[in-house]
Amino acid sequence: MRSTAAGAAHEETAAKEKLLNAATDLFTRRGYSATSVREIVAAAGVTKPVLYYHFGSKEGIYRAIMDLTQEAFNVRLEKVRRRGGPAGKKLQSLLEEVFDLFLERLSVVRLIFAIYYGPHQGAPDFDFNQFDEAFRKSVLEIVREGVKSGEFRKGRAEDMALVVMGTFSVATELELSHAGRGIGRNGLARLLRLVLNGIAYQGGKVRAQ
Amino acid sequence: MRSTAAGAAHEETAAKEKLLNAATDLFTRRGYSATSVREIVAAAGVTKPVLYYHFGSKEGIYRAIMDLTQEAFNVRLEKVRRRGGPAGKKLQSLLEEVFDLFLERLSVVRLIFAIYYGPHQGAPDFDFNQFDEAFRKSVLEIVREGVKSGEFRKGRAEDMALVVMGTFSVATELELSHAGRGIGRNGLARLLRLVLNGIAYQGGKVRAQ
DNA sequence: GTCTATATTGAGATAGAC
DNA sequence: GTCTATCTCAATATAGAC
Repeated sequence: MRSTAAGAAHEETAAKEKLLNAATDLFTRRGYSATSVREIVAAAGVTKPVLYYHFGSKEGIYRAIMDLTQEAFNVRLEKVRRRGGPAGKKLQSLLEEVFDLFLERLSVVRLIFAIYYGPHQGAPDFDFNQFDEAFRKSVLEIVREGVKSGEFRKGRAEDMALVVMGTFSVATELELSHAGRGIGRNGLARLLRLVLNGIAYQGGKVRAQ
Repeated sequence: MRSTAAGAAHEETAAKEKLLNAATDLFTRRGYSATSVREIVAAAGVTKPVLYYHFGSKEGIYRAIMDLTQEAFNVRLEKVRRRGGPAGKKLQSLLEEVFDLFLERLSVVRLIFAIYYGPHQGAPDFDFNQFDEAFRKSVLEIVREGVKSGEFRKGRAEDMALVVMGTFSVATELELSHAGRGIGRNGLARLLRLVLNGIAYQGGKVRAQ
């Protein structure tokens, strides 16, 4: 399964992919500055010029990792935006799309976290908040639709969006730290339903959904 | 300038604290292994033997940072556990207690995240999952009380606990990345209420809380 | 040119005076 | 409790033999 962007499934792509994977892994495990171009090409099983041909520099491959991920991320968000249906379902689709991407690119996510939270290590600047902002915006948009249509309660849509994001956050965190032993797609869907319906006893019936 | 003898207890504490703060800051910004004892003592305005007197080693001061934080964390959890009242209120207290601690020790939290998500950098082993586990356990305990008493819906208490933790997570994340421009204690309380009552329109009145 | 022996440096850690 | 001065040790850098 050739998942990563770049399209064509040629040999050229194979080297590119191997380089991207090797670099992602090494940057994460040893840090950006501590990783040498030599190590990357060795791990990828290619020679230095191959890296420089495709990415121009160490910084170039780093940017490629981030740009490709961001692009894939935006594609998923856009995909859901075009979808119709009730807001609850759209939220579920959104979370699932992003969650799937998250799982597909767990190693990149680790790298992002390492750079974002870790010491700066001379890594090129990259605005990681874009991910969060784009996600937030998408969630908020759907929440607003839901409020407007009466599907959701009246209230601060911003707060609702945050709660949904928190739900996503806890599901991803479990995957990150307990590697594969998280609650998965289905667990995430369950949590979302819980958030929509509320934890507290509402006095009457428990909504089916 | 150097007041010898009559070493008042407050002087002692001052040096210790300054060392802890300096080390926390440097470990976070530059990484554990990249930070030298020299830098720490210089930043704290003391000399090397002071560090070795209080903490025994570089690893010692690192452990002290973590141990003190963990202890403070457990104290807060215990404090809430002894409290009575409805589960919803207890959850709120719990989140607020932990959130306050989080804000008080933002710099330590940054360090924990940096070590947890970043490259290992030779930092001493420390089981950061203890924080999460203890927190999870406390939340779960309260959720179970709530379900038992009929205050909360019947259902997977584990899921409910996760949703509550996600709510906490998103509030803290905002403080971490937008430094001081987060939603604060009150925002967190709002989010919790939302989670308890649900986002979706329930058919009847909106619960007052 | 390469190899081995010897500085040099900078790290964590300590001794003993005050 | 804190200081000055010093130690041990490893990684690196360099010199000079071969």
